[in-house]
Amino acid sequence: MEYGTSADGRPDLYEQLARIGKVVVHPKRVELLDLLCQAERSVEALAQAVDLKLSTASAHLQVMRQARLVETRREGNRVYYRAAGEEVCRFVSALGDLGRARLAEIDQILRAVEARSESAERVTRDELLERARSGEVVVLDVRPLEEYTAGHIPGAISLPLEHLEAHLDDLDPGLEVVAYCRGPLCLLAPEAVAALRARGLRARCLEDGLPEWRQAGLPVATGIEHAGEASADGSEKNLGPRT
Amino acid sequence: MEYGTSADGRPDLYEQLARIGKVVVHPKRVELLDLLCQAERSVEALAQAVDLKLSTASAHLQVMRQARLVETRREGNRVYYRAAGEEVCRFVSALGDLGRARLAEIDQILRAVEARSESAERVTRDELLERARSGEVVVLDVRPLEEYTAGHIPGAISLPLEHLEAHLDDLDPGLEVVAYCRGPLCLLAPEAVAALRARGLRARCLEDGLPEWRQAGLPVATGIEHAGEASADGSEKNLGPRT
DNA sequence: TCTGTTATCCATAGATCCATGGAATATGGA
DNA sequence: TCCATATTCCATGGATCTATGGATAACAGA
Repeated sequence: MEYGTSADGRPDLYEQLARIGKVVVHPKRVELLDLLCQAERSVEALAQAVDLKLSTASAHLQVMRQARLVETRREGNRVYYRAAGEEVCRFVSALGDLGRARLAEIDQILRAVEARSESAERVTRDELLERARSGEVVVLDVRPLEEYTAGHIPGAISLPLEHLEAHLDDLDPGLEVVAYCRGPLCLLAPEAVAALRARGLRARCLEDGLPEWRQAGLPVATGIEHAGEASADGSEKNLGPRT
Repeated sequence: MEYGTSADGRPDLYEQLARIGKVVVHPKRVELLDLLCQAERSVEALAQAVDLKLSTASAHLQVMRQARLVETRREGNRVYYRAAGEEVCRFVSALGDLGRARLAEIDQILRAVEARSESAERVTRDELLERARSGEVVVLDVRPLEEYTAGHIPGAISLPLEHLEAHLDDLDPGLEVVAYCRGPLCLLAPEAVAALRARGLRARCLEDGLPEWRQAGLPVATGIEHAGEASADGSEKNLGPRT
């Protein structure tokens, strides 16, 4: 059946909204959109990140582009995709909120990881701003470096979860760690906190991720500021708060 | 291909979110969800409202139920569906916002109707509260009566768009009319304002609809308070502000 | 218990979606 | 110009979705 246009040939409102729905009906497309709300990426990087064949990922991206939820930028012979505006990120957040509120399955997944961090209270944004100012805490961005580069909490240190183990000794045991990631549905920060606490460090998660921080109108820094990863050559060991 | 579970048999987060996406991939389901954010309805009423065969509508409602976005209540031998909580309405709002922001086609549709009301500025919620208090305006709920009954702005008069023509003379020409409907994507209030202005009355739309009013935490009245429709027997002609 | 009403379930045929490999296109560098 | 890289386009087979009419189930009232 064809719903594209109403009797008078005018496109139907709900038909248009369903174009957006089409994007989020496929789990891989939801995952791609979530990634793109963090940082722009090339097609190849995206395909690898969500474990899809290149041509398949490209096809999904075309669907997203037709719904105008993503835009592209060409650099040399590669194409970078990005979320088409802040509204897209807000929509993804709303989808996540709805999922958490209504789908017990999602709550289960989150609870399982949360349990390993010994159900530590999360840190609110206000509390973080307060305590970071007075230098009591280290703020850790545990997302992949490219997402940190695209935007992070000012003063935060990049230490992707996959490199956390290797840099445990660089952290000052005297300071509490506050880790954050992509948002309420992202498992990176809870995993990091669980690992840190297992080593006896004081660590907690931020209440949610960078998108919410940005949406709250708080300042966001770009580029590389403090990369824990970079200390591989021993040149940067000071993972304390910025001075 | 099967994405339902990850390697360890755990259900995947994005697979779960896609269950919600599945609801809004079909235009009729979006329309049904939008209706259910206004008021609960029986299956038959829903099928009629969105112009679907009963069995088809029922099938769509099952999909929505499986995603747990709607809940049911049985009364006699009919089943009433309703949106499963405020989060659902917020999600529908977010979908609409995204559509308006990104899809030019939607903007076109809205602009076409808006143009007929001579692009009158919309009334903000704050302004309405201010002016309704001092009795300067009549607030008109132009949605179907059942939606008014399920929840409306306190003091508003129910005058469904389809009955507007028949009750034009009941309106006090000395007062400005503020009409509202389901929200930014609903055409009822703009249509009503266009009709009123064509008769020389002063009329404007509220900036958005009842769901946003409710989400803003403002008071909502239920039941029948002032029904313009009821004046068919001439018993209620006073469509002025409540005393 | 019987009947009429309302809603769900079911089988089916037609449409649409998806993953995939390989061809076609665009760009940069030799 | 020729080649290598990154991406898009395309044809295809298999899976999933949709609308529909009729059967079944739940319920109210006589």
